[in-house]
Amino acid sequence: MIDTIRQRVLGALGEKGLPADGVTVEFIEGAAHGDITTNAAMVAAKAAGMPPHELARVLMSMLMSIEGIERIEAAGPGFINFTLTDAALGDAVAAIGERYGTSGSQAGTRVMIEYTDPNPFKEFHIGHLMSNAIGESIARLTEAAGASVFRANYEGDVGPHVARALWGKLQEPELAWGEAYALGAREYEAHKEEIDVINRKVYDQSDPAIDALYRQGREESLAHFEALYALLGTRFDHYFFESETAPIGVALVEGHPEVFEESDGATVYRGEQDGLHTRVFITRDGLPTYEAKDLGLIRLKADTWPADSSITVTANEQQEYFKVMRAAAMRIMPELAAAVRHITHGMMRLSSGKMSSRTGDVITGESLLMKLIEAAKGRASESKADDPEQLAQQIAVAAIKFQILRQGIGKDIVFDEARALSLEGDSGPYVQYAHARACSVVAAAAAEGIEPSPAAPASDGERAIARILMRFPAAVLRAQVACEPHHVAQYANALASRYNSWYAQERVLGSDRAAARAALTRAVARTLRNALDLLGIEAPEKM
RNA sequence: GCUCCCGUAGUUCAAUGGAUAGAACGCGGGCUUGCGGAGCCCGUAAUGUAGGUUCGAUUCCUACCGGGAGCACCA
Repeated sequence: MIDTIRQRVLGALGEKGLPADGVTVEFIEGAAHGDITTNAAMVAAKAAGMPPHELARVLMSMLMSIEGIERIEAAGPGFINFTLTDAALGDAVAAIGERYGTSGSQAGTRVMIEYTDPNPFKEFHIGHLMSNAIGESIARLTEAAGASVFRANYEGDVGPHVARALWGKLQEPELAWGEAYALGAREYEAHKEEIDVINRKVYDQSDPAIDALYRQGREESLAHFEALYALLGTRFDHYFFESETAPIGVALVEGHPEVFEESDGATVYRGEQDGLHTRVFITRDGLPTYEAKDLGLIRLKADTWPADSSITVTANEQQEYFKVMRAAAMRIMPELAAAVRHITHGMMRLSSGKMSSRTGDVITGESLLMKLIEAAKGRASESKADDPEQLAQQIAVAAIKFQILRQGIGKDIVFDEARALSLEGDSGPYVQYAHARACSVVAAAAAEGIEPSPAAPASDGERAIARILMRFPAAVLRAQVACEPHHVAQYANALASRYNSWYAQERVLGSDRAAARAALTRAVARTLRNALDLLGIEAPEKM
């Protein structure tokens, strides 16, 4: 349909000898200006030497009637608008199947996505929650485009934080590892020497007791994270550890003296040659920094699962750092480094009170999640769900993920706890509710023996639903190319809102259009479910 | 000081260079026992300042004002 229009429009321009640069043909929102619009007349007006609205009329007269188009008109500063026939709208809805929203736009490509990246022995904090929500959604969007995706998680299992956690655990064995770390971090200044001794022992493996505690802590931390991943709906294909990337990184740095240079005893990369700044890759003590380890990671990833594109999701405080690391990588392994892409997200701030790790009064990602689950239990217990406990988890995860994914990923997020808990408008639970309601209507129709049967819309309410349903693939595509899940979140919210509005306006059951409206409702349910799935959010059928 | 990101209703966010800047929360007013009221309807209110490019600027460019992040052995 839209392709036919595009061809006709470009054809008309060609006939007139006009350039087609910048011409768009696209679906538009709302019925006020039709369903599809083109800016062809405005873009080509200058070359044609006539006012845009006049050229619009000329072009319009050249377009013959098109199957499925009811009306073509020129409007505003020179848009040419096309309005679909009800039959065409009905056909579009009838074509909505279980996999609506998937495509093959990235078929055949291999994409590795690294996200979440918590450190064993430490807390799972809010930044990890953000990285996880964003990374998981990008992974799902990429899969929906037909690419094969490899989910990677990179964790710091060595370094100064380990000694702090081990020391804390030795003081108070009953503490969880994250708490033990917090204790060790707080007390570091006061017990610097003891903790540094532990650090050396971890490093040279000279103390069997410390070694055993280290292995236990690493294992328990990872198992604990695994439980959180299950709750969040994430599963990783592979875990990379700093203990593996460090030696590879050191070898890469030492193997390329032409790229790095000595400075004050450390090995650095002069980023100034790339318009950046100098960074240390190996300290004067001979230990690799994060920079060197990340070089090793690039190589290790490629050896583990060769990819066409390798994405890393982190907080944007690492943006400048990453550029320098990547610039150095470009000189060592240009083909691999060129495929590396860094996606950064903002920080989360809580509207009430600030987070301070110094005072020990930290709200971790985990505690926030647990708090939300607790809060959701009240409503869930009054719900129609078969498993209220599970529903409370689904709602809590939806609330926090939607809050993260509803806005552009680059900006800081102000997380308003009270608002997320209210579970009202413009939220994950709001969309879930609309979906559950739609499922309920379809089920009620089935119980009355009504078989959903797609048909051309016959009211403004039905047309509005059909029109917004049609826009889903475009919203998904936009999210995919920009790696911006919020386009899907915004769409899901708009669809839920439009559906709720229609629901309040027209009845499905008991109307003479029950079969058609049941089909429309089923299409809404499928689309909402698929949209939520792309966001990594569960779509319960009852709540 | 240098580099990067960001300034949109009271608040939190949208708006591939397009048409009347769109939602949510808040506030005010409504929703006849009716498929699920976590809902619906009506009202309220915004592009930091000054220039520039363009047929058209919230969007691109410049300056200023305001906020955030980063800038050598931490991750």
